[in-house]
Amino acid sequence: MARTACFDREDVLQKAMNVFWQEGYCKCSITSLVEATGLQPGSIYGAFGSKEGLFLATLEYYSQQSRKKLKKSLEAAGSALDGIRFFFGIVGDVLMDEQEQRGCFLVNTVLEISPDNASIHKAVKTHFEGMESLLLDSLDKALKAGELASSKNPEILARYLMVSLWGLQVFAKTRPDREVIGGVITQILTTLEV
Amino acid sequence: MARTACFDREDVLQKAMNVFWQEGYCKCSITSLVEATGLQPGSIYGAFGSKEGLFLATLEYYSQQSRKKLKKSLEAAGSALDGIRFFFGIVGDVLMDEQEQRGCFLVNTVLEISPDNASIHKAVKTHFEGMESLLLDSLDKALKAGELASSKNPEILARYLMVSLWGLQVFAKTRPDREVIGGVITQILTTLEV
DNA sequence: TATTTTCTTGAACAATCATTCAAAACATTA
DNA sequence: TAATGTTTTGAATGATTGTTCAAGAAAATA
Repeated sequence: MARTACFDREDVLQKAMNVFWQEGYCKCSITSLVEATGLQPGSIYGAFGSKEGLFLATLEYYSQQSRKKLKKSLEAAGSALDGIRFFFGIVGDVLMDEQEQRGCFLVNTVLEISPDNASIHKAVKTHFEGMESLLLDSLDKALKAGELASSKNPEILARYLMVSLWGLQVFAKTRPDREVIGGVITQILTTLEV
Repeated sequence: MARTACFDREDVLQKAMNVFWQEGYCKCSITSLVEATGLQPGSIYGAFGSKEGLFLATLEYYSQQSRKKLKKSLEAAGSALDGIRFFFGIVGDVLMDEQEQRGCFLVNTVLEISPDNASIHKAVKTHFEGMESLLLDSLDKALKAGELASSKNPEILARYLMVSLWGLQVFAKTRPDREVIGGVITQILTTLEV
């Protein structure tokens, strides 16, 4: 019937995401996206509608990957609380090992883009809520298992962990030091203990 | 001898800062800076050299104001620890009351601008270190006064508070809820208690 | 008041921006 | 193979970008 698209959508999203992540949304030009993805402007606009459309698609792509990793970490350990500890350990490793300090794509985005941009703002908000929800599940389990003191409030702790997570992303931007970051993470996690 | 400049530097910095803060560095055009400050392009370039030069000047201006506020808060209360509690209370109020969720100008900046931009990155780093240093002073005092348990490590706690502070800025962007933010702050501050 | 020197003005600059579109290419169906 | 209809191409678009600069305005000195 007709010609079919000849690019791999996931591959394009991955490459576009890297450029957006590295340069930020505003500074990232269509030209650099053309170079990175190998697609011509027309193809990009045909497939994603606009620069913002492509950006939203990469946000969604990142969000899914990111949530999958969190879920995997939380389930990897022997207990619910150990899952959270394991996840923060990985976050610390990423923050320190990464060559370029790019931080979290969605955190970068929410601070760059004005809340007036409803679609982008909502995409980030939804992602944050999803992550918080996963952490809350683990904390609820820990509470029921007696791993977490019954005096603790899982909802507040989940938000607290989110705040700590985002704070680490910012902090590491100017202080990517293994010992420093490790010490802070340990301090954060003591809040979970009785 | 010659004509003197006829604008108030501090007034211009304040107005320019508001635009940069609101829109972000990249999205903020010279045109909008001209509108906001009342200065013509030539005057801006004569006084600040470039868009980046003006931006750096506003960062410095914000940094000084911000540090002054922190210092004042820390000294306002009866004890060192109460000073820290008082400061976080104010931060919470600002995060929740502010009409537009603009967060912290320097946090926004460090996440928008690539670390490759040495002068901007350094300006932010220096500011962060200055704030951490003020918090450390208070924690040291609290330790000596017996207000803080002798088992606590002031340096780690200072970094922990910084992480919490930046994390709150990010968190509030998608969750500017009084009760939620208040609960998290209370949770953060319990770490200071014995 | 005349001179000097700097500041202000605002139009003009080349560069770059996101986006469009008509023509060419091509995979699919008939 | 021929017809169909979508994708790809890449030059062109008009708008906007940061920056410059020559001319006019004005403050300070002599």
